Amino acid sequence: MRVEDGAVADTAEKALDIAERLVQVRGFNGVSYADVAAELGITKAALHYHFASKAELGTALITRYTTRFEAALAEIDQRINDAPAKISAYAGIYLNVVRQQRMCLCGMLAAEYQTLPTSMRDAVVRFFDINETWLEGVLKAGEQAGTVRPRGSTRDAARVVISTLEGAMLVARLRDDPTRLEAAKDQLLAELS
Amino acid sequence: MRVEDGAVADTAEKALDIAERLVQVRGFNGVSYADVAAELGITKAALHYHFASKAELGTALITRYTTRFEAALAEIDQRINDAPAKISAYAGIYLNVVRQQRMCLCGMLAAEYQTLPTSMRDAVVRFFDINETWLEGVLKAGEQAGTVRPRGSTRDAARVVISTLEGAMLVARLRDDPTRLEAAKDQLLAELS
DNA sequence: GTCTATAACGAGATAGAC
DNA sequence: GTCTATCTCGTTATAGAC
Repeated sequence: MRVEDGAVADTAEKALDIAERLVQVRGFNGVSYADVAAELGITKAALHYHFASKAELGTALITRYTTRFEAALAEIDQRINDAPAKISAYAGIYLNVVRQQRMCLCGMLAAEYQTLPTSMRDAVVRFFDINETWLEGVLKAGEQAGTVRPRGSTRDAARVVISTLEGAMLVARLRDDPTRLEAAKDQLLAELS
Repeated sequence: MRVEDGAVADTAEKALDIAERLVQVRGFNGVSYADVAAELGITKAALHYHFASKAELGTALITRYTTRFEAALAEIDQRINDAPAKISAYAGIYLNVVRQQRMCLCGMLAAEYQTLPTSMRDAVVRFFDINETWLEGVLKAGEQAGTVRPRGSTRDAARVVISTLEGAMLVARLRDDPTRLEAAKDQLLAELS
């Protein structure tokens, strides 16, 4: 973790970058080893060297995605104090994803959940747990500070925030219309105040 | 359309029933001709007689689903006058789907949108158009009657209703927890009043 | 309308050379 | 770490008999 790792992304990391984007666009069942290998410029066999099975590749995809998401949440925490502004920044993450014409990786995998290997299922659930817990904390703190007034329990409110944003991405992508996510965000914020 | 069609579902109709359920659970890319044929007790070749291509099967799936949805909306319209009660009944449709541990057919296909043939894409968009238009009409009428007070435009509010319910299904299915959809419904109703 | 048989292809995965 | 070659299986789809 010093200076010397000068953005020389190794093959495995590059493969994850490509696979991540492809899965966010087409879904896990819509992406093959051949797709990733071709774009990376290596053979399927070489890709199997880095990820022995598709389940392994998929699990690595989710854990990396979750780690990055956690980092983004930590960054929000240390940069912003106001609960509504935190929620707004949180929605901004989703907005950036949909602007790239992608779906949330774990939202996509949630749709395909019943076809996923167990290791991937667990990792997907964990992603949503982390989001839910973080949002609930933000809402609780905001409630105490008086900057936010959730209608029901903070837990339910946190869940509805996630649901609304994930659903908005799903529908926004159909017509490549990010404004639908913005409308969802505005309504969430209005309703929490 | 008389009395004589005594629920003798023909093979094509039975195939659609099976395929519909399988796609709602596994996704379109997670279902094969073999899956449907096996459950129906015929061969893949016989299924191809009824639906020449998978795209044809998929399109038939969506149009039938949409027709049934329209009928459900019409039934709500003739049974209920109150706008909030209509929205509640609308959410009830989604609740029934998630109780069967299924995803909305078109919500599922929205996730897989980029891998679908054009005919299916158009049919999926049409489904959401119909829902959006109906909801917007309900909200407008409710606004005039004073039974509903949407924050922004009725169009945006209608879109957020759909997004929230679709997203809640997506997440609720992960843990087979329909209460998440109930929380979403309650919050939507609270926020519109 | 359903069958057997098969074509044609793509999938995930492995063996072994370099 | 990447390659060629191959395996095995599942996929959509078609031909032609019954």
